[in-house]
Amino acid sequence: MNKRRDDYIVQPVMKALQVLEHVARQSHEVTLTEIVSELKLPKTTVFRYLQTLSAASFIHHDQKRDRYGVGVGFRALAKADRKLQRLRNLAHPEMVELMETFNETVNLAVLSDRYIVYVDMVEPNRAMRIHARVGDRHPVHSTSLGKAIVAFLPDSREDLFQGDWLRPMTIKTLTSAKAFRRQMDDVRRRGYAIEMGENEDGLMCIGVPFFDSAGYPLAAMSLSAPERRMKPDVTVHAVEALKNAARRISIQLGARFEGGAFAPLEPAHS
Amino acid sequence: MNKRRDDYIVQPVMKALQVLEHVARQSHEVTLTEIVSELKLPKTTVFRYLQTLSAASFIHHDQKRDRYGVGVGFRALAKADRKLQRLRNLAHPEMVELMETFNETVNLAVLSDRYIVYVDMVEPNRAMRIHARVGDRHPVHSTSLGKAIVAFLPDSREDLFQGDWLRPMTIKTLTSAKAFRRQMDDVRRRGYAIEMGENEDGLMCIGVPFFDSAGYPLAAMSLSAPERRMKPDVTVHAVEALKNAARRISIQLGARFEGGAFAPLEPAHS
DNA sequence: ATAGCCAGTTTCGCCTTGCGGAACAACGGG
DNA sequence: CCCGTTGTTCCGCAAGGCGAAACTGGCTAT
Repeated sequence: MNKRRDDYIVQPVMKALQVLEHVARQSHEVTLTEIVSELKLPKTTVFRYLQTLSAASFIHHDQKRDRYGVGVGFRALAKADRKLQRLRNLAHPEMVELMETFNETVNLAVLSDRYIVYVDMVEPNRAMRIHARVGDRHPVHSTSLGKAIVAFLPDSREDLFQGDWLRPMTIKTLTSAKAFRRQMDDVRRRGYAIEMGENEDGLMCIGVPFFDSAGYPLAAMSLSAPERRMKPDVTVHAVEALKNAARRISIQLGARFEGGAFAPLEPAHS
Repeated sequence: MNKRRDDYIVQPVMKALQVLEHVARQSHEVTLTEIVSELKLPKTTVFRYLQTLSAASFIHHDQKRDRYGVGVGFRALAKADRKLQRLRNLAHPEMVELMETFNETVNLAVLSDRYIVYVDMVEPNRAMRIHARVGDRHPVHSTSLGKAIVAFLPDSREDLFQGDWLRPMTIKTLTSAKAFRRQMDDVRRRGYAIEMGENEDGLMCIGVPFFDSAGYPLAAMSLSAPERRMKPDVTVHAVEALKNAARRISIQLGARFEGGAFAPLEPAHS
């Protein structure tokens, strides 16, 4: 089927990965010579790879005992990946159910560097064109997803909506820091965010955040639909359904809710 | 302190690790050009690294959408590492306590390729010399650690003690498959393994296994001491203490015990 | 339809730089 | 104290990694 895709394989990388794999597969920390005799690679070569892998902290070099084991860098990566995978796996079934209930698109997004980025998306079988793809970025201030997350961020992240970042996307986009801050208060009070044609004309979204065990808003989920389809009664239903789903997911992520609060811990604001 | 240790850094490896890290750090699958514009590396180069990382299945290449994400190989490694780390972390405090109670060496070992390998070790402040180090391998049939694990392995692993592997280590080492099998029955019945001078003259060990949630004997822990120090009453105490500690650890590893059984699930033997 | 654009793939020749044998140093055990 | 073993450094060769640029194929906009 494919030609020879190993034309593009870079040997040093491939061999270094073998070394990494071997080290991580052992149940104990290993010595240089152990690796060499196992992988049948020249000693000098393995030595260099180990130095490189150590420098990248994928591998830990125990100087005293001259043994190599899994490094903190590798573990950090693995942990970050696990966290996201878990989030996606927990959220997806709820997203499918919401999509089926309302027959509208449901999005999952996280905050990344002043933007929200779409991480998952479930779409109904309608002709209406999709407006975003997994991996796309949108501004924080013009999306319900962004608002839902930012509202529950600690105060230290206020930099996210300083004046010059409030770029107008449509005629309705909020561009004043004051108005935005007021909306944030609403979001915190009600537990969900609304956006109406502020990001794309004629499109409205309802967004709700998920919290981890530290009360941090890891991600948000939104239902987005053409404004004219979202009659007031549907909107009310959708808000409830989204909030309930988000609460279930948050609880599975380890968040604890006290009483009827929307956020598990008191968010760090006035 | 160190001279210039970056003399031995292999650029392709280092840069490929950057690519891997970047891909894994993103909350979504990324495209080639995204990586390129982020890492400021030539497109061709990144392309080659991605091919290589994919070939090693550290990265997954979604052919349809031309996007790259974390691969199954990486996740498998991470998982294996987590499992071991967890084992060590759970066992260590119990090992320290056992060591303090009996003032003897406590070992932790796993099965690896027909040998048991020491994964952790806690030693008392005595003059008596240590007889093993973390990373050392010993035969399965001459150690209490090996016996404790093998006894609870499914029948399919009987190959581990075929005749020619029963090498004598001391005059007391069991060398007949028949005698060994009988001991395995005893171990299963009593829930612990004993070894008296079969691996090293004058040294005795008591070994107990840990089980994971699937009822598989992940590892074993042993108390080892000079034979003459281990009077019968001390031995009885030690056996109880070891079995209790092992049960606590197994439960934390997800194993479920029914009634007073030594193994969480009925091991696959007659 | 068709042209233009953009992302991914392939080619190709230069010359960097990775390679590995071998010599060296540093332990550690007998 | 000496030998064997393991980790580190050196060095010259050429393998093969590199990246500019050309190419392809799919998508959009007109």
